[in-house]
Amino acid sequence: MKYKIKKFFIQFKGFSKKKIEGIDSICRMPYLNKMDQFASELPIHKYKDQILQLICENPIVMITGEPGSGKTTQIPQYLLESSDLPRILKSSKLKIAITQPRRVAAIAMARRVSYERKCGLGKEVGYSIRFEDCTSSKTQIKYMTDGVLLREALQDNQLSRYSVVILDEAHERSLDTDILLGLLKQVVQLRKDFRLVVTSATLDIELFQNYLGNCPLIQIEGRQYEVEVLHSAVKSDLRVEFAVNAAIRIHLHEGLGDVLVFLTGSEECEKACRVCFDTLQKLVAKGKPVPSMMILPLYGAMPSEEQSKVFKPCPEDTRKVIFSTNIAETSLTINGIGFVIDCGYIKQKAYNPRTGLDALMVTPISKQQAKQRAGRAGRTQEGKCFRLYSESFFEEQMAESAVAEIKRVNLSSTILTLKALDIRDVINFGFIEPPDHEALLMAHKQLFLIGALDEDGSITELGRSLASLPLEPTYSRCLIASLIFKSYSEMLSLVAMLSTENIWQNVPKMDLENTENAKQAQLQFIDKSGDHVTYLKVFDSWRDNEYSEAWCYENFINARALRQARDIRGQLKTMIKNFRISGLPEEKLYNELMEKKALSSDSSIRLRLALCFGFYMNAARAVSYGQEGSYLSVSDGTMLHVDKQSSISILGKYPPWIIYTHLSGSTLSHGSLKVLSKIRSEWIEDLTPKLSQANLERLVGLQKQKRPREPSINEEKEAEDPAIKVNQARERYLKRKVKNDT
DNA sequence: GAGCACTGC
Repeated sequence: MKYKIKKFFIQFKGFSKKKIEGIDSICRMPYLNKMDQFASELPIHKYKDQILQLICENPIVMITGEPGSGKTTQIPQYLLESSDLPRILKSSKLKIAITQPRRVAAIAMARRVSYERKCGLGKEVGYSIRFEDCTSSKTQIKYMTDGVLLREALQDNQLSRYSVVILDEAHERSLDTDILLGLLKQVVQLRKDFRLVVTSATLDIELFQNYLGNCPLIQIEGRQYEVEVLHSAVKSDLRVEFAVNAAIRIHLHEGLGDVLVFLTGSEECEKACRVCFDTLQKLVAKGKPVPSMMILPLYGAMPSEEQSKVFKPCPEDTRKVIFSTNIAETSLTINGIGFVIDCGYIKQKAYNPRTGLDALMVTPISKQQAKQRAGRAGRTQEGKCFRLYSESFFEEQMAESAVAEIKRVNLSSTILTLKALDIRDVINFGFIEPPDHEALLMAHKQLFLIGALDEDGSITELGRSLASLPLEPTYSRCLIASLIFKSYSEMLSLVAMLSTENIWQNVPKMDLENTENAKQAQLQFIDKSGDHVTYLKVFDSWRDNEYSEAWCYENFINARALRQARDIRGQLKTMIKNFRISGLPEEKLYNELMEKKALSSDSSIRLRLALCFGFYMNAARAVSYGQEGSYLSVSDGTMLHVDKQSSISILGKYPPWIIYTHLSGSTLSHGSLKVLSKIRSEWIEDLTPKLSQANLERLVGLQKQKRPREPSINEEKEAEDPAIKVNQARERYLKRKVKNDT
């Protein structure tokens, strides 16, 4: 089988510079190499003594600085060079951790600093990210993702191996940074030999400073060039067309610099590329002199090799125009951008705790994001930003900053982590911004249902095992059940596949030929029991084809997702070996089935049996009337529909009982089942009674408990800073509210 | 007839 590989960029061949008279609009801009800047020229340099003095004298220090200030690379080095700090922290050899929200940043920063200090990477300076630990016993400056530090805290909740932790990019408010903030604030109270440094962009200074007990603050100016911002309101449903027109206007009438256009999704980016090319061709047909243009889309679901094309230089008389999603907002930095076009919208996942449904919605960006996008034009020289919305839209419709992740996601995993850190009373954990109460309740309930928490909300032995695995707790639960049903090798592959991005290669819907080809390719793997065994077949086929990249292309499989699944599987495999938990409910079912000789050697059945122990709350029964593909949820009786892309839909045979691991939809009536499999009702009948047993108030500790409470490390005698007082007042109010509601 | 932003362990 051979399929056409899709083309990701369009080269528009126009007139060369010499032939166009009167147009001064070309194109490439030379850019400075920041690697060549001397450390002493960085804006942060003149603050060195002040920073060191404040860190010596204060347990918590906050430092703000715009990009280019040098805070991420220089502060750890200053600390290492200090003669006073080791004495104050009673450590002859300081160990410093610097957290980053992203893996690439952790690696890049470690590289840079090891280069500056002329030591090999992994020696004095190293990094640690998932699947890759580049440190040694000599390492004193360790760059790491915040998730890795949180995992380390599970082993040692006072992080006693570090003298200083620097939480970098705290303004991004990633879920893990938020949790670490709360945890490290407690560590500061317990360890006199510890220092916390929090760095952030200039926004939200007040929020952080209040939260951190009005700690001292140093503000460092950045190295950003001026960006002129222009507003022009357009209809938001025509943003692609207007964005393309703006890009072409820039191309014809503005000076040096590439163009970066922010749109909301991959479809929009692909469409914009085509419309842009067509429009340029029409201009040429009318006899207009149009210079050459390199047109590129950029979004996360693209193969990485294609993504990297945006960094490659193009010919001197050609202008690069990149149509991108918000991946270029923070994750990828492209040099040489002189112009930004910002549509003002973003696609965001919204989680509804009441329905448990996730949906992607196009919403206006925040003011902070709008500034971030504009700033992308001023990294190497002065730039311009064209906003496709009015100034009043910016002022009136846009929130100051984006809704923090902790307010948007399913919190099961977070709550389990906190419980495993021996924080009993998670409702009163000092969050910088508390999550919604309902989301907290639902997370507790889910953890109770899978046996991670007992009815009083205390973590169980099983819960500690689940927390130790780097997976969603429900997936961890399936993995443990698979040990009993003797299908753990298959389950390792399955949970790894379920933990990655979409395994099917994304094909733009206008590409009809390849859409059909992709469908045919998917058919080879489909299993009649549903999507889970189908996923397993994909993984096994890939393994049988020696993990070949070409095989992925030929079969329209997302190679990056499978590579990641293989890495995750490898990591889990080494962790699961020592798991021995007794007294689990699946033992009873296993023995019953064995007695009745009802458990075949068929791994498909053993796999789906184990799946039930993590997801029985997601079982659903076919409605006996009405259309095919409609199911009633066993937990709350909502109506759900099987998605057209799922294996069961493609085969067209709808079993009486199913279980799903992924559901989406914007409204309750549109709950759409994406990944589901056939089960038998006998498999879950002993489990479902638990659905009605959860007493939410007791679970979250709002009801008087029978046994005395163990003291937790986050209990403070008397709150001193206003942020905690406000939080405590809010929690007292919520407690009263819940009591009154019932 | 609607839908496939972005991270991370």
